[in-house]
Amino acid sequence: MTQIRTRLERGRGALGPALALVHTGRAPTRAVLTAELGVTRATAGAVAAELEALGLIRVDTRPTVAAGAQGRPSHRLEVDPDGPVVLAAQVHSDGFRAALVGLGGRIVATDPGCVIVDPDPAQVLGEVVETGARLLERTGRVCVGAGLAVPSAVAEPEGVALNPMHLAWPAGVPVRERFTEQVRRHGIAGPVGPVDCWVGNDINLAALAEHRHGGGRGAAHLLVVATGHRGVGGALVVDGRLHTGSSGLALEVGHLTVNPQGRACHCGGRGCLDVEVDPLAFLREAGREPGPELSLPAQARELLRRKYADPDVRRAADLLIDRLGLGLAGLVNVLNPDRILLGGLHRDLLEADPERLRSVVADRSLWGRSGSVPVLPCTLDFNSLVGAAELAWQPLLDDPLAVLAPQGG
Amino acid sequence: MTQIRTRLERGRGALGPALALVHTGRAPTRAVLTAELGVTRATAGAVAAELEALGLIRVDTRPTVAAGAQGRPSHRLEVDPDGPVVLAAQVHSDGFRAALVGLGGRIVATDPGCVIVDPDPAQVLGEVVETGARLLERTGRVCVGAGLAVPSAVAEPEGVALNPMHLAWPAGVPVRERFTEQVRRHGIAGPVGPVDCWVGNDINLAALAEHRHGGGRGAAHLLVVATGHRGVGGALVVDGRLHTGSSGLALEVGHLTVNPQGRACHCGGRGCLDVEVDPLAFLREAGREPGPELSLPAQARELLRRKYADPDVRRAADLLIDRLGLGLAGLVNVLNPDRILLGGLHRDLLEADPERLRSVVADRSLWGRSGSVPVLPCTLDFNSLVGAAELAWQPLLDDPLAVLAPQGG
DNA sequence: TCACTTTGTACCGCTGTGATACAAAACAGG
DNA sequence: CCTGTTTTGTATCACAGCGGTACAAAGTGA
Repeated sequence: MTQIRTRLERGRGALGPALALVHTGRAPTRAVLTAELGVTRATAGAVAAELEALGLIRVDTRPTVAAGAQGRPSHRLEVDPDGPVVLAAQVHSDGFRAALVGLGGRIVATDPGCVIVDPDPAQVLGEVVETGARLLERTGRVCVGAGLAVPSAVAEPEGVALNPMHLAWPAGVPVRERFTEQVRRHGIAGPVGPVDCWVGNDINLAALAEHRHGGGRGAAHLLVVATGHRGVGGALVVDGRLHTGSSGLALEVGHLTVNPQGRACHCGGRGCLDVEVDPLAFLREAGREPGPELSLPAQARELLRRKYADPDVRRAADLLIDRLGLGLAGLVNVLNPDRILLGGLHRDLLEADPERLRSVVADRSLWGRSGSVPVLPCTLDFNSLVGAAELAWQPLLDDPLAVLAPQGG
Repeated sequence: MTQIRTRLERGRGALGPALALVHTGRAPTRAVLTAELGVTRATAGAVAAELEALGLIRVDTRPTVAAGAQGRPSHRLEVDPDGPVVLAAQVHSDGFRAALVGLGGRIVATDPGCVIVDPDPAQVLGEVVETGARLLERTGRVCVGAGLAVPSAVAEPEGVALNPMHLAWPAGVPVRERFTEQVRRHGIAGPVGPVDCWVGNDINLAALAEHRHGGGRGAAHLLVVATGHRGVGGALVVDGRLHTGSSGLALEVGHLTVNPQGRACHCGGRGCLDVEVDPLAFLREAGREPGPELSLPAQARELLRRKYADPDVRRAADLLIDRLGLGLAGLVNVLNPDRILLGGLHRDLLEADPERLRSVVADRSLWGRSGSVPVLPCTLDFNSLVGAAELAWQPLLDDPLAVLAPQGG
């Protein structure tokens, strides 16, 4: 029963954390990896060798170009560009986008899909997965997971979409189940069998992506607030993990009161963030009629960027900034994040007048003076897509061997 | 260099988790411990033996009184009643209470202190710690830590009280530092030197205590909301850990808007939870003048319990319940807890009309229909005190050997 | 060229845990 | 009362993973 040992005998337990560090760019060298893992150089070296043997990372042994530091130069650790990928996709009211995403959040191949409004999720997801399958075929890459971002609250752990109204889907659709069916049907499989399929809310996933690869890097408590096409969503990443609440429904921030004299909201309240700080509200406050030529977010962005000198537009922007600031301050008091990222129209509002928004947040949050929270724009393109990929990567980041070689040899 | 091994050679890594399970009553027997830890019986047995050798738990080998189950009966695991204690204390505007608390959250000895209003924290904490020192002397117990609950937001990790106005302390007092000074001065030390001292917000600590030993047991996302003497506080326990935000300032829930036409609040808003659902607001709405004979919370409780038949009192209670429900619903939408516990006046309001409060929360939270959140009263006496003890226990629960025998032999 | 600094690797040994086999303590049924 | 069954507790072995140490490698600076 003596077992031939082809792998290194060391550094298996730290494999996942090490891969996560390289994946998020926090371990550029083995020396840094050693420090971050809190292990000895011997262990870190073995871990890196094992990850290289698994085809996940590369060790670039060429001397670095004179870093100026003393001592023996480190070899560079980097994600293997020819390593495995995951299938990631995002669906929204204007269509979908499918992509293959590599470690490090790099989009390897992508294809947008056309507008689809079909109340049958299986139909829509069939097209999405077919597009992904074509990308896999074209590139010949190994796929180890699949992730999907949807514009709806998603109940955990079943993966049920609770309010996918922007997709014209019925409430309560078991999206994860449907997605898995389509992935199976198209024969997408990994090195050791069928791949796991995951579904998440698009803003949650955008937050996850920003935390790992974008403007949220290093934040211990990252709050992300963004508008989609209609309404407002939020997400919180705590210590690197999405805070989705006990059943995936946390951070439904759209019904914070930000304007007591405001419009009635379908939730039964009045002046909710959802109806007071979204693209439609902006157009309305600026005295513009929404036109049919562009999507609402695009119209709002155009107006904000090109007509900011117009007093009506400026006044509407100020109004929305004040309301947004009030909502953010309420969230700061409850969640105490150390960074806030804004997306969609909220990002545009921030960039229109950063100081106004920051001062409102500081004034209305209780501890504004004792170290105000940085409010910054999102930085990643397709962050929901990259976040969907992160969901799919998670099993690999938790235990690479379980995904790539479950039998242990 | 062969080392004489006095301790068992197995089960040291799982020592902390095992102790935490016995401490919180989740491991009544070794068989359950085995399952909870996810280890083999051999390991669990070794861990239990080691904890017994350390004087932390006891294994009661007497046969249990016919549990009715098949198979060999389990030995009972229980906290050692003669084990170490921690010094726990709570200060509030009417005085303080010091106690020795054993594992399992059992109060071994306690002494209330008289009313103190002194703007010098060192003076107050001196009395508190002196009371604790007397308890230690009287009982002769071994002390392994000290914890303090204060009615103020506490900035982490420094342990600075940001708004201890109910104690008439200046904002920004380094309470943890002062507390540590007094503990050192009174010569309180553990088996391996000076003990660590910890400070936390009283409602946060109440939540921690309820989660481990009270009505919050088993909740994955526990939200606690309570009134103290004035104002409203909240706390969240996620996966057994306090969610204090990035700097200890999370869950400042007192400034959620619950009554747009309400009173102005010092925060700049209007109709905040803080001024709309506290004891003073209740007396006011019921048309009563606060008297000097009792504390405000006591007056409110008396009124609610004895005069609930009075239409004015009933109307005031309904009004406050509706406002509280609105605030809770907002928190449910942001945090998605799986249980809510109420303390202080909020608990009394809940008990006055549970159905009214629960239906308001369900109606105004977005996912009320898809499984409404249970809203329950706090169950522990002195829960802030027990929570302060939990702070002090934490190092032991994380790594018993580091606290009791740091040199390893 | 010779220190000096930092990084990478080979080797030894130990710790904590799983696996396994067996003993112990109850019940069920004859 | 004896025997088989079920569950719990214990002894023993083997080994994976990691720390510690020593040493080699690759640069900088005088």
